[in-house]
Amino acid sequence: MPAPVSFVSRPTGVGHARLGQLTTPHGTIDTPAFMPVGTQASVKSLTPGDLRTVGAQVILANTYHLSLRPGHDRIARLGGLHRFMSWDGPILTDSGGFQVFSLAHLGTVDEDGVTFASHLDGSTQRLTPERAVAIQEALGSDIAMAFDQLIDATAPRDEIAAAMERTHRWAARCIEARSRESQALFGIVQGGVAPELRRQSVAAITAMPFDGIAVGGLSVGETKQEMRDSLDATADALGDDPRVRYLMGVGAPPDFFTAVERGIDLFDCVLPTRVARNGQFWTTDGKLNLRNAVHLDDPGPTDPDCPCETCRDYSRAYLAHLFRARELLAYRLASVHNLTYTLGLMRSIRGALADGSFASLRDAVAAKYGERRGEAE
RNA sequence: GGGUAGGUUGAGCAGGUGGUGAGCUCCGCUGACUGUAGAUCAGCCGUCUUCGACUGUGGGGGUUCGAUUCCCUCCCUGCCCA
Repeated sequence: MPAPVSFVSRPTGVGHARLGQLTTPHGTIDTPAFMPVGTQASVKSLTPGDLRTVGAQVILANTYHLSLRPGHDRIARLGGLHRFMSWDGPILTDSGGFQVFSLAHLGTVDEDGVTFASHLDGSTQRLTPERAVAIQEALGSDIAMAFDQLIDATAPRDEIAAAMERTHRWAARCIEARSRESQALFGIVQGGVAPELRRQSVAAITAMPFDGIAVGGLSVGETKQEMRDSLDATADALGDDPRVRYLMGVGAPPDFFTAVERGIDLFDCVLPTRVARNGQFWTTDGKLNLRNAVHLDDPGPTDPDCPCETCRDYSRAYLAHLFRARELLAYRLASVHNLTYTLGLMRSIRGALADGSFASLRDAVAAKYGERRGEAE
């Protein structure tokens, strides 16, 4: 039986950064890569054709949301998630672990799993490692994620350690529960922002036969320095582990560089699409909010250097109008642009790793997307 | 011309029948957003020296210690009649 995914990579001489290719049953992904988030089997406002056009090679969908609506069994009956949403590229499904965190006030965690009230209708729902794996197998994603427990990084250390250890036990149960050889399963490292906990977690997760290693529990309110320290500890602990490395929930443009030079190969984040719907455009010159009055009479493109449909065909004035009028086209054009930018940035990062210009690209992006006061190095 | 109902901060309103009208919703301005309960949320939105102060209820006048309120007059708007 062939492995569900294969990952080949080579070092670049830039810190722990690697260049690689992740091959899945639905296609190959050049890494470092960014995965647009399509929680409910839709990257909001975009068609699969749009996703191809903006350069997406893989997308993310969500176990929790799709199990509640329309139901994973229904999706399975309809031929699986790829056919259901008409995306024939690779799909990674998140396990629902993040919802245990973001919807924590709706539920309670015990050793076996999580019980919570559906955010849709209040009905009681139960998620366990076994059920998270079963749902993801029904969805038929290329890559499934282990069911983990995130926790607030500011929580007491013993609580963070307890959540981490539970995550390890749940990881082992996910391995046991898997029944489909054609679907990859990634384990998730936790441990808050304590480097020694991160090292423990890496040791525990890498000891299991996962197809990839994810780093979870970051970009949830910790400082940039804490994220860097956590990633340093993670990279040290991972050593020469050959598996693909996925930093969950990141990021903003400067974050990609921080993580890539610490060995990360995969990213996902709602940020480019969410901020797009709120009027924020990412450009080679930094952030731009097209709701701002200053753009109302500007006939120029959002980013003259951007090849996307939005920048090619529509002015800042028009986009500013669309946002004020709350026209649906605003959300699509903004999402097309921000994903074009983000995926283009990943392509530039790969190019820079290949030709030795990574540091200058990193510094150029950092200069345009300055980190917040108090979080700079 | 007569009658009638009104005139409150950009718009639409609430309130107020002698003692504190800056309250709401839009619109507008700005910010936030990191494994999506998010086409969302937050702050501001009369002026100023902004933990407060001042001004403000169509204009003018009167009564009163005090008027958005009572009286007179004028202007404007809707409706009805002529």
